[in-house]
Amino acid sequence: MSALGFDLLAQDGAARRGRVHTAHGEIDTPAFMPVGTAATVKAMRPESVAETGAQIVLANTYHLMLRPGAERIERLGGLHQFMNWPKPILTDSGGYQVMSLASLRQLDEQGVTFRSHLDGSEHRLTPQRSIEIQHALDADITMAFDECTKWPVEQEDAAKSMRLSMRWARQSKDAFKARDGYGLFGIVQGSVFPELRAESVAALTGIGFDGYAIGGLAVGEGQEAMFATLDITTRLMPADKPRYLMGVGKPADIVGAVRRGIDMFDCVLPTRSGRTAQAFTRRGTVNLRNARHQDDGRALDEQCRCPACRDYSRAYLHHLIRNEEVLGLMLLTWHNLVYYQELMAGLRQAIAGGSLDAFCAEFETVQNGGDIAPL
RNA sequence: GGAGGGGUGGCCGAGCGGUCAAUGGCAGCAGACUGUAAAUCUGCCGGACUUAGUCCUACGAAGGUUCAAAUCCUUCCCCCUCCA
Repeated sequence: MSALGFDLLAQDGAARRGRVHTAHGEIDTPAFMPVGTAATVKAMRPESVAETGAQIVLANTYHLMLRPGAERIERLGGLHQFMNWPKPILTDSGGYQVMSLASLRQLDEQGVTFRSHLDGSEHRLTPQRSIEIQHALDADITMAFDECTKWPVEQEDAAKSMRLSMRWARQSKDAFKARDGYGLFGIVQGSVFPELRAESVAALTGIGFDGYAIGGLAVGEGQEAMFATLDITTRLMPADKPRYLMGVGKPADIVGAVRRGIDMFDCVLPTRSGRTAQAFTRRGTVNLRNARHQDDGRALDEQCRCPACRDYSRAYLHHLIRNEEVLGLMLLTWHNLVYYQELMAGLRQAIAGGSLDAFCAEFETVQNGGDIAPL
């Protein structure tokens, strides 16, 4: 058996309907992976996360190595047992924190020295250590250690950053221990520069990975530039391996990326926005903090099957948010995750049925207010 | 009755001659959030005119001093503390 299985079940244009097989279960693609950085999808019990339809969650090397420590999690039976999530887990390598915590780290050829955002203590992350940690966590999908290139960036700097990530990708591969049902993904960098993306894809496929991620997008370049980059990048990527667009995105970003051949996504938006009063709905985003909801006895979305929509009114959700009640965070997070999972299910069905264009047309019409009564 | 302290924008609370339409915080009204340093952050928040800005009304009330007062003086009203 190969490290990580991937079946391509159907295609519609460039879009793909597939299935990833891991040691802890299957993932139907296109898939959205809720983000559980610190071994928890914030404000959600893992059982509830599974109920939303999620088949895999993401966790983070950097955060977990600081607290509680990767080896502690390993002693406690691994991340699946630790967080009570028996399904697949993908761990990010810490590469995003190389960018997001730029003020707290120093980068060199061998790796990155971080000052902990928790207590200021010094920590070292190298490709070897990142992979070692992800092994300890028992991640089904391990991500190569990279640098998420910042935006904006000059082409010369993007090239240097990408090539460093490619050298780290080689080292990540060397450090990775192949096991049945476990895989290692390489991460394409190169910002918005086509020749750099092409060079990066070539470098990674030369090394050989179980899947290929696209990193360094949705960092400020705008949707148009992101889509343009996807257009030229996905075309170069192996068809027989899953493709993962890291950190994306808004619903419209995901729909556009699926059309361009992306299979996997993760993003903090549904969970974070759930904690900052923003709900994603079929008709666009709704800010439940706004005063206009205070007398609204209707469901957030009458067609949604989530508890927030099924059992409560917009007025009540608004009240919870206004009062900073924990239940408000929980319900909106739950709703947003269900929305994202329903969106992915719709995309999978449309691709399988060859009706993706119609699905997307409908999506755009309704998202923009279209012909449906406004909220 | 005596002594002292205080009354500031929806609330709390700084300011104690000009740089004050008045620091902060809260509440309120919006916005942002994309491999989570995030239950976070940003903007607005006396009124009018479209913003910069200009004008008007404002720091218990009424007078006064001053080129200039939320800030100083006088009287009055109200609140609090202590002593009788």
